[in-house]
Amino acid sequence: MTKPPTVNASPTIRLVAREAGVSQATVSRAFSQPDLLTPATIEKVLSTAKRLGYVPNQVARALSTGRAGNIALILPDVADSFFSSLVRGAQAQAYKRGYATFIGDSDETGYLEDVLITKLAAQVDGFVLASPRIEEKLIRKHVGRKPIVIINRDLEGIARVLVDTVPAFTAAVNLLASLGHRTIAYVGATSSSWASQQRAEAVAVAGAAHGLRVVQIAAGRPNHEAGRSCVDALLREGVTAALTVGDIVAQGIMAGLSERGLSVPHDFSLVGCDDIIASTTYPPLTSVNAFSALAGANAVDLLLDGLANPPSPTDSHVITGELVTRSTVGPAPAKKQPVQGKTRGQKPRATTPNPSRRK
Amino acid sequence: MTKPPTVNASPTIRLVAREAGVSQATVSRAFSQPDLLTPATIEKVLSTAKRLGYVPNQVARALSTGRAGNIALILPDVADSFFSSLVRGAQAQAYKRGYATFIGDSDETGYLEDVLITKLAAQVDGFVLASPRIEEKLIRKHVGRKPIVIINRDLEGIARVLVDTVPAFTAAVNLLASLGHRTIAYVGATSSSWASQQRAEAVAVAGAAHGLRVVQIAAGRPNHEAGRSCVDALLREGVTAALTVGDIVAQGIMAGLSERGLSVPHDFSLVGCDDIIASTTYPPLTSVNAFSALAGANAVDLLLDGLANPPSPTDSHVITGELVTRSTVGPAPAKKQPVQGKTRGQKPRATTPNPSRRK
DNA sequence: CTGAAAGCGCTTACAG
DNA sequence: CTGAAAGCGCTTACAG
Repeated sequence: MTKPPTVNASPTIRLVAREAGVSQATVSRAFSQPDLLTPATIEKVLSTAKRLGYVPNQVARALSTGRAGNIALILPDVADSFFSSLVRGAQAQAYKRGYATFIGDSDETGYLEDVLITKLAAQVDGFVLASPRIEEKLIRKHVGRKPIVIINRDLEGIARVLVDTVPAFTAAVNLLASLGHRTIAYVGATSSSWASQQRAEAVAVAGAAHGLRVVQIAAGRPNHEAGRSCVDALLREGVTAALTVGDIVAQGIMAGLSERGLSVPHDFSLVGCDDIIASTTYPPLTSVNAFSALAGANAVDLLLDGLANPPSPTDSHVITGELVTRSTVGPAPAKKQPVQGKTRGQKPRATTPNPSRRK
Repeated sequence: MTKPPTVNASPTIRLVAREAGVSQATVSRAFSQPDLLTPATIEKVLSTAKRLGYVPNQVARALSTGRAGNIALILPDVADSFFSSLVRGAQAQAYKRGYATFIGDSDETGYLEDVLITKLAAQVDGFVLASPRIEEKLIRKHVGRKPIVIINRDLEGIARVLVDTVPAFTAAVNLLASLGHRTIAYVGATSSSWASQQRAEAVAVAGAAHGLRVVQIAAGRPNHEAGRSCVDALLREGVTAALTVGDIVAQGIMAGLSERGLSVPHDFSLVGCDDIIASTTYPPLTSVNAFSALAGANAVDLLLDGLANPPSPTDSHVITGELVTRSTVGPAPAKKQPVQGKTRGQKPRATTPNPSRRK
């Protein structure tokens, strides 16, 4: 009821109607359903609207139609390049299709995801949830209220885009085996990450097929420090090649290796994933391209297509990751690293479970 | 008038009122001005609201109060780590203060900034514009309509947070001079970047004070490839140390140097800026911390403080960047690089003006 | 402390 | 093709 605190109140539909000598309905139609109007009328309305600087109030429109014209994108960490690239792809696509995008960074916590979804629900027509950590039950509750497309989590009956990195990780393991590596590791993130689990599994299966020993390491929040601090464990286990959940972890491992006077790929081979920073590391990292920007754009398309033609889809859209060869994979080193006879699959204690990255 | 396309319509205030046996006004007050109500009434309303899963409809609230409860953050490129980190800081702070955040990636174009601002205006209480490229006149037009805080652009009379990197760049040049470097370069971005211009100026002034020759290179969009492709120009000019607008450019220079068999800091010294990826490069990059997350959070605070206590501020809030020493600065190389006698300040033609980074 | 009612700026069946 | 009017779900002066 009070005037909005806007410095300069925007003109409303009423003013335009009065100035143009038509009804509010006509002004409204000139913007939303011009085909119902005479060209002359449209012209008259639009020109006076332009003169007055009138722009339809999206909030009023949303309340009236139940269509917000907005979507929200919830993700674990915008500062992670996989997600920032995904944001870019998603936001650009949403913009192209006339939608504005809310962003919610959950700081890797399922709880915040739930809160953000709840708070934004009334303002959006749907959600894209990238790598959601939230429990399945809660996701399904929200799916019952608003259209949702998830990325990189495989929940039956919910629309999702999945980046399938299994073939590429399998190819990477095959390559490593052919180069003589006998003990390899997968350095993953928290178990709540579907993508990380999928990759862990791919490495385990492909490794077994070649009779390799596969060490699984959980690095927690996937960042540089996590990679760096698992190097001791890797060496202790006699690992000569590692595949990681993301490039930044691989880069951290390179740093740790270098600190110990070991070089890549001479002493150790490395395969990352995401392929965003991979071409910028030194040496350039062999990595699995996970097409994050495309995944973001596809998720938005799926969501908006479902909005336009209900019912919303409930199937999965798969993008296949691709192994990109650069300079961090080489033959197994000739002289063996000291192996200390640990059994496979043990979680070495040198692992940093959840190193903080924030200032 | 038609039912919203929501799968499961949310309960409204009316239903809660009926169930709780109170008026709509009372339900409304229980959420927005509980101090006007009896504890017993509040309790009664809130419990039945909770039971029904009622959440106040932010859109209706916005239309009624003129307060959206949203802000928008417009920036040139979310995939640039400086900005993704800034987004993180800004979004977290907005969330803490009860605001939701729209994100708009302008793809480095002033035109899109203008479009995004115009479209979002009715849905937000204010804007944070990070490193806006849009022309000053247009910014001022928008400032007349909505509260705006800008980051890293110095426009008199508009609230802004400025990361002052002059002292740190000056310190870096002093350091380089003391280590015997005689020809240094500043590798910057487009001239529409205030931050880049500020740094260019700082290097020019500090360099002159030491009698150094300073080569200015415009690398266009600041990415890895931009850095890599200016290495020839750098070497041709006899440069032995470069300071860059951002870490990623410095990292690109390292890559280009390495391809030519040159090593950092032995053959060439490098100072980056932003300090986000700096600690992860190889070797770790000496860089100027630009406190991007803090800048984002401060801008949000300035904006929301101004909303709470008008009039909005019109002054500047300065954050001082800090030089962080790592491993990419060393003494000038003993044997000189071949210098080809170009005069200072020329823009070498090997520079890539605007290399594309997108797929 | 609580309620009835007007109004925020649109959209859209319903008439004409 | 165009208009009058109800309604979207809230908030908030105004009464009591």
